Amino acid sequence: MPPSLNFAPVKKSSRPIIPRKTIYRLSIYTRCLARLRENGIGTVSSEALAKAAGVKPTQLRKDLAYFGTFGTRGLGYDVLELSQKISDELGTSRLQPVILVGVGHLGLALVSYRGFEKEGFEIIAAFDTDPGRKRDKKISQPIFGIEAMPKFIAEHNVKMAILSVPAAVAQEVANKLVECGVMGILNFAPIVLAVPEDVMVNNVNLAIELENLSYFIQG
Amino acid sequence: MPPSLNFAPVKKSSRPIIPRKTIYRLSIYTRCLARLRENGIGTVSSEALAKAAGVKPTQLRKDLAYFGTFGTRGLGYDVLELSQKISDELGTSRLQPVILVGVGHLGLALVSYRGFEKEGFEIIAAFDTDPGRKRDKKISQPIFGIEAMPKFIAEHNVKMAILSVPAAVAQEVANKLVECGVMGILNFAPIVLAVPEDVMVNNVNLAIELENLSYFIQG
DNA sequence: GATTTCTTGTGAATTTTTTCACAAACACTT
DNA sequence: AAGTGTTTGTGAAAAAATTCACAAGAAATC
Repeated sequence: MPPSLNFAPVKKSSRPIIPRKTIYRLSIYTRCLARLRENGIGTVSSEALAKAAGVKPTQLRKDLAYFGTFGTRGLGYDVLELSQKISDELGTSRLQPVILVGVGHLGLALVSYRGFEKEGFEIIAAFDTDPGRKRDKKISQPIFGIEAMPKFIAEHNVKMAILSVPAAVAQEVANKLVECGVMGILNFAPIVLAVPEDVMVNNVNLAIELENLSYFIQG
Repeated sequence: MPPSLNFAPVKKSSRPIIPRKTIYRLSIYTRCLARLRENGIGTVSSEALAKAAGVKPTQLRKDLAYFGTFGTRGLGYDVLELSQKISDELGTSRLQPVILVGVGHLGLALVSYRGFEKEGFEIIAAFDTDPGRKRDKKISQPIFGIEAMPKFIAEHNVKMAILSVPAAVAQEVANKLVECGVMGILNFAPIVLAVPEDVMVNNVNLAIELENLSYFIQG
């Protein structure tokens, strides 16, 4: 995460096991490929794509080799085809419903963040202990009370949640999410969540990111 | 880093070279230690602290060994002393001024996010191409136009910036920041920034984090 | 104060990740 | 159709990160 802050073991029942770091990079590659496509570029070499993604060409090729061989020697990769193949592998072809729990400052911004839907995710609802609280922004999604979560999750087959509640209640809410069948949590609360090992947690800790920066910029 | 999305090489002129992942974990350890302190716990074993941080005890000990030996065999670590030593190493003892560029949905939330100051960072000002635009939230920091950046950065000795502008202009703004002497950028724009190698970029890409989750939760 | 118990610190082994190096495959040119 | 130039795919090597295993050191107990 960065090599970031994620420690959960990488597991995948079917299909070959692909390292987590590779999966991260595949996501980056798709975004670079999308930009190439927008610019009307039909073919790209591993060298050019790697440069755009900020990695070495060999690494790109190794990453792709985990799940297939898509290139043409002497020519490179077909931009459209490679995009498609990576999307298939990542499973981003289908749209994933996501809920958000904790509609405070950050949660509110995330709910109204337009960067998700373009990428195949949709925050279909938000939950908060105080759903009716006055908020300084109008959002299109409904805000429900926490008690409405189990029913909603079951009915909409929600598998992923964004957790933006205060640290003090994060574990408790995470437990509830897991109970309801949520399998993936994007956690913004600055604590390490304890979850069953088949549940995946990705942590985003902004303070740690800043701290990390500050360390490396002071000689 | 999510082990996340960071590829810049780890470099540090003075002091021993400590791997980036270790630095990330040191940040986690300090947060766990802070909680222990709040609970009045004076001593902790590597086993207990590692469990709280979600890592293996040996890893914790190896991480600490990079910059010293602080424990007492048979007893463990003094919570207060270890906190102090890690803070010293990370350089979080002193407060770092940070600016934010791009006061859109996300930027606005980040500016009003109270999670930073507690951790030693303060967003002292925000910049936007349209500083006067109507925003649905009042913030305590001033918002200036981009043209005011160079002078402000120089005057306040700003070394770090949070970049939350649209992808299309992110590179351009990053160039300007680098020109002004910013050495660390926390980048929320979903593109790979090209910067001189002595400038450090940490990427936070929420869509990729979600994508990553979704991959690992589908069998 | 001797003995037992606990826990750190660390060299060595292991595992994972990245990089190298080059043969194989294809495109392009003539 | 042969020859030249690219670029992929991959086994092997190197580097990095993690885990093991255990000696050394300190506390607690008797």
